[in-house]
Amino acid sequence: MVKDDRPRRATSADVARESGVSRATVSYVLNETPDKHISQATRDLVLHTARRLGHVPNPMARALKTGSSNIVVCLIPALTLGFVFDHALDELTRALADRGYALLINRVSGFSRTDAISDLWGHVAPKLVMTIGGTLPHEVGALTSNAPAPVLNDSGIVPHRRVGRMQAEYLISQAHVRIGYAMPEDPLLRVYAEQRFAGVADACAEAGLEAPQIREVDEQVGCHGQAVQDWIAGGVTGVCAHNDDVALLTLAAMENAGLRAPSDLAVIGSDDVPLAAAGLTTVALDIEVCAALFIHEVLTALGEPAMPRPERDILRLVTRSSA
Amino acid sequence: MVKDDRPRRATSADVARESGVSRATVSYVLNETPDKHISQATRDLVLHTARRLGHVPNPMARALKTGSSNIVVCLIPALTLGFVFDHALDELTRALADRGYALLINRVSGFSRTDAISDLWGHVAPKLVMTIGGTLPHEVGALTSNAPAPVLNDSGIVPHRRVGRMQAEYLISQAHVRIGYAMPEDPLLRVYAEQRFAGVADACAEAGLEAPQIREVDEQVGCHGQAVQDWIAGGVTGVCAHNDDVALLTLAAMENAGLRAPSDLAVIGSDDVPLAAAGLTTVALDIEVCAALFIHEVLTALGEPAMPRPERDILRLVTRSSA
DNA sequence: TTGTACGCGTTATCAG
DNA sequence: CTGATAACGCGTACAA
Repeated sequence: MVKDDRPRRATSADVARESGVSRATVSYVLNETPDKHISQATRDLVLHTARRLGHVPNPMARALKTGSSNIVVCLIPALTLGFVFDHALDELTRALADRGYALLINRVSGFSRTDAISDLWGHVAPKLVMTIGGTLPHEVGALTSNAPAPVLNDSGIVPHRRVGRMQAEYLISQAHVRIGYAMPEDPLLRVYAEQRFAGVADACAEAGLEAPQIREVDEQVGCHGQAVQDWIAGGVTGVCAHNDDVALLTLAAMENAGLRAPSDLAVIGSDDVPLAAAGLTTVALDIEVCAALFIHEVLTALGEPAMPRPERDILRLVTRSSA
Repeated sequence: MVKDDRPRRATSADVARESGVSRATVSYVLNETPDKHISQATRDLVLHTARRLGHVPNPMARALKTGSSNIVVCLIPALTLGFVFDHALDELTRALADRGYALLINRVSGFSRTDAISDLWGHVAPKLVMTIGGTLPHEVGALTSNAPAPVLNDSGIVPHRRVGRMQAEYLISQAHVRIGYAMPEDPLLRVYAEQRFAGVADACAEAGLEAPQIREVDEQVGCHGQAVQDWIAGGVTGVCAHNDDVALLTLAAMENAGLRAPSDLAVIGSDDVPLAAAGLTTVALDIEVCAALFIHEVLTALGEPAMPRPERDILRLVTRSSA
């Protein structure tokens, strides 16, 4: 059990009493309220006692009065996002903290009690709700539909369709004419995956090629081995993988089967995760640009001044040995 | 700017007025307060109006009165934790949600304004603070030292020292007598890495072998290539990698150099990430057990009844082709 | 600068 | 047994 022996937090009333001023004065000093002229003497006094008492304004009281907290809640799907989004979240955390906000992340997984789904808003009243990860399981839908704050979606930050297009266009430029697509079976990945696949299909269609051959894969090497067999049997010579993780598993399966990339089968991934440096051709996602775009979106939604959107392209083709 | 057009949330006073009862009655009904006997008729009436109005009790008002919210804040370091912890966080989120709590995650990264470090407690007043990831950057220290709630550390959940021991013991059982250690240079990984290394050193010492040869590695294949050269030059035949990601990079570097595992150099990782299935011998971390342990710790700290700790060992050796 | 009402749910005290 | 009244928690902001 939580035995909370910690001393009661000092309230603004404590600071007021110790300073011999009114609570209002304390509030004005601590908030640097404009149009309220407090003498430098009392200001210093209040500041000093506040620090001495370790006063931290009670967030609930403040939020209760204000109507909403300075909290931004980010809803993310229950999967490993990978380092691109992780980095973006880190940068966003910092950017928000510097402006007096706090970023709190909630991994929305399936709940046992269905009525617990939207209980989150019974615990926290954020100023802004954002979603990341592109997935919309029904829980996220339930959560956003009755959120006590505006909701910001991450759609549009990463141009998934263009990712797929770039993958396919590169393979096509390398004279591949039958393209395969490694589609993750995880439903949480589907929103992104289908956009990326659409881009691949676009490029194939424009080049006059037949539609890409989709194979669903999980996280087992065996499954990828089967997919590889299917592709080769189908005359496929180049495969676009939904992301680098998938691509690396495909390459591993090929290695197990004694096949070599790109001669037996070319593989191109997406994201440029660290392990991709081992030789995976991929469409790199610029983590700095990605983070900057997120920050721009969120700050704008909050009405905070934001840096202009970065001009550098978020996508970049990185050719290595696998394709 | 956030233009918040959404209608004001219905308050308990609204429900009371619409139902023709007092606010107290509404509170009693909604909270099923013991020792308060409300007639079934008014109970139904209140419940119905509350649902009709979509009333969700204001979390701040409740928390203000109660003294603390039903929020658990988890502090994690600003790095990609990987799927083991991600899974644990997902299970924990669900377990807490089922019991009326909310798990909110804060990625504590470096802040520009140093005084923003502990501002988190100016935004949210959790009932419990927990840390995951084993890292103690100074920000986490600052955050936990003045947290407005008890702090629970994850130390002890994963027996890192035993991880290292198991790695080394396996290599030793395979007749390796000179052991190398691939240590990540990322300072955020250090807390874990040094415990794991200590386990490796333990095993070497007990077997009468010389101390393991440490090489620091980053996320570049080139760096790993250099480390591999060093190890081989130093007579090392088996390497313990801090985790699977490091191990896979080492293997990739070996492949680039035309070396083969385990004949030229045996490599053993830890965690058993999905990609490890491609052929990496590793000390698998049981994600179910890991999650269960976390849940047990947190629920116990909250004074909630918890399932007994799982008996299955959290670690398991998985031998594949790399060692 | 100060007094004080307010935001909203909780709970001790009281009345029917 | 049912339900109402009112004070409380704590910071904010308007009137004085």
